[in-house]
This record gives sequence, C-alpha cells and structure tokens, in this order.
Amino acid sequence: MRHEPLAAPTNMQQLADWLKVLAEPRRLQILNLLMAGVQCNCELGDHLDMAPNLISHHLSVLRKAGLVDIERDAVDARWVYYSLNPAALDALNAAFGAFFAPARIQPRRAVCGPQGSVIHAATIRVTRH
Amino acid sequence: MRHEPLAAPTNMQQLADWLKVLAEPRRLQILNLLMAGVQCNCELGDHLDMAPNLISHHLSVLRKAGLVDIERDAVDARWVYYSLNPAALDALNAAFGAFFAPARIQPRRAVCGPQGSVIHAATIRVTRH
DNA sequence: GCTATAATTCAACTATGGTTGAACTATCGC
DNA sequence: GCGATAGTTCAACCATAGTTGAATTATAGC
Repeated sequence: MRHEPLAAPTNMQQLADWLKVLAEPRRLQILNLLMAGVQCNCELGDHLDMAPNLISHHLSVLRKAGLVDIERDAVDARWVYYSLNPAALDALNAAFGAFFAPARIQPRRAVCGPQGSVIHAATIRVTRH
Repeated sequence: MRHEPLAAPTNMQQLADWLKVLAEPRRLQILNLLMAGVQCNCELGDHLDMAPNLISHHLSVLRKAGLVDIERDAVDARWVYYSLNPAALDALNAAFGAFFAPARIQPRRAVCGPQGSVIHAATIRVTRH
C-alpha cells in the first residue's frame, strides 16, 4: 500500500512542542497571571500557593519555549520580573489557528472500507490503496 | 500580602484538559490526517506506521475529549470511520483564542520589588529584554 | 566581613500516561 | 458452523516529567 505524504503545516513540530509546554495546569495559571500583570516569583507563588522553586521551574520551561522573557530589577537585582513575549504569543496564535482552522477540514477520502460503500464516486478524491 | 483573585477565563479548566489531549505528537498527526480526509484505523496506521491498538487508544482519548466522532460503515460494520467534531473544533479555537489573545496582556502591576523601583506611574511599559 | 532575602539548581522521589503484545469482541464471507 | 478481518480492551512495562526539600548562587543592607 502506497500513500503519498499528506501536507502538514510546516510548524507542526513547533506547535507540538508548544502544546506540550502549555498542557500543564500550573503553567496555564502562571501565564494567566502574567497576562494580568503579575510578574515576580514571590507574588506568583502567593497567588498560586506554590513553592518558589516550583514557580522557578515552570517559568524556566516557559522561558525555554520562548514564551516568557526575564528581566532583573534595576534597583535591587534580587528581584526578577517575568513577562510574556508578545511575538512568541503571536506566533503561537498563528500556529494554532493555522493547524486547527475549520477550513482545513476536508471530506472523507474513501480509501478504506468495502466496495460500493457509503461514499459515492462523486465525493471520492484521488489515491488508491 | 492580600491579593484579590485575578479574573480567569471561565473555560480555563476545559482548555487545560484539551491542551493535555492535544500535547501528544501522534495525536496531532492523527488530527492532521483526519482533517485531510483520512478516516479509518487501518489507513491511519498505514500513514503513521503505528499499531492499530495504539491508533485505537489515541482515537479513544480524542473521542473522550469530544474532538472526534465515530461512525460505522453501513455496508460492512467492521469498518469504523472517525471524523472531526466541527463544533468542538470551533469551541477549541474559541477557548484558545480567548485565553491567548494579545489584547489580554496588561502592563506590570508593581506589587513586588523594592520601594521606588524601576516602575513609576509614568514609565510603566510592557517589559521586553 | 556577616546576615537576610530572592531566586535558582540539584538529586531523589513519584505519578501520570504512552507503549507493547496478547487476548478479546464483533462482523463478514464461506 | 468455521475462519478471516477490523477494531478494541487488557495488563504489564517503562519513560517522561512534575514534585519535594535541601543546598547553592547572587545581591542588598548592616
């Protein structure tokens, strides 16, 4: 059986990586707080009732994914402020929208199934088994 | 420190559940094929080089998440056709777009940090590095 | 120098969940 | 009935990754 490769969004792998980063409730909560303007480790921990090292870990994951930027306080360098990367957020929205766009849904390709099945000849598209 | 609870999208939990389902490369590939019109277990396995029981498992996860519908062949009930649930896909896009909308990003709330720090009322900005 | 603070890093533990192969169910053709 | 086919379910294995607490780094204040 030979099937030509079906087209996939070029950034599908990156989307998968992003989704893996986002598919974590606490990271979603952190992102939610970052969007609301909360930006230091201590206050994130205060809101989410999490140990600072856990916050640090999840922020590190988000930062490696390029979604979050880091900045130290100019007056007291012990404080670290995290912020969303707007460009990455745009890219994320674009990748997600491109992949899950309803317009991408195509009618069934009757490759499998018995002869003379539910699918009529008029709706069949290319390829043989 | 007292912090009033920050508003979160009402469907945040459902979004988290969906993301957990989507954050799996093989499931993304399956969804990609379903969008392209491939809809039976055997051909999915052919494209992805996966055992049918694995396909079955991942399709089950997608189905429990409401993203995929199931239908048996009218002529030969042994064949099963999977299809995307357009309504669920719309809801997914809506939930994702609502959460990650760039418009939701707010400037930093200077709750933490030293007194008289970098953040002044007049110089608040969306911090970038 | 010393102590306190903000945050990170590290190693160990743990749990969720993907993978595997076999057994099983259901249907079709004979 | 029988055997073949499409797909599912099951139990076991295993790897990834979140969690935990302690140690560590870096900075500020004295």
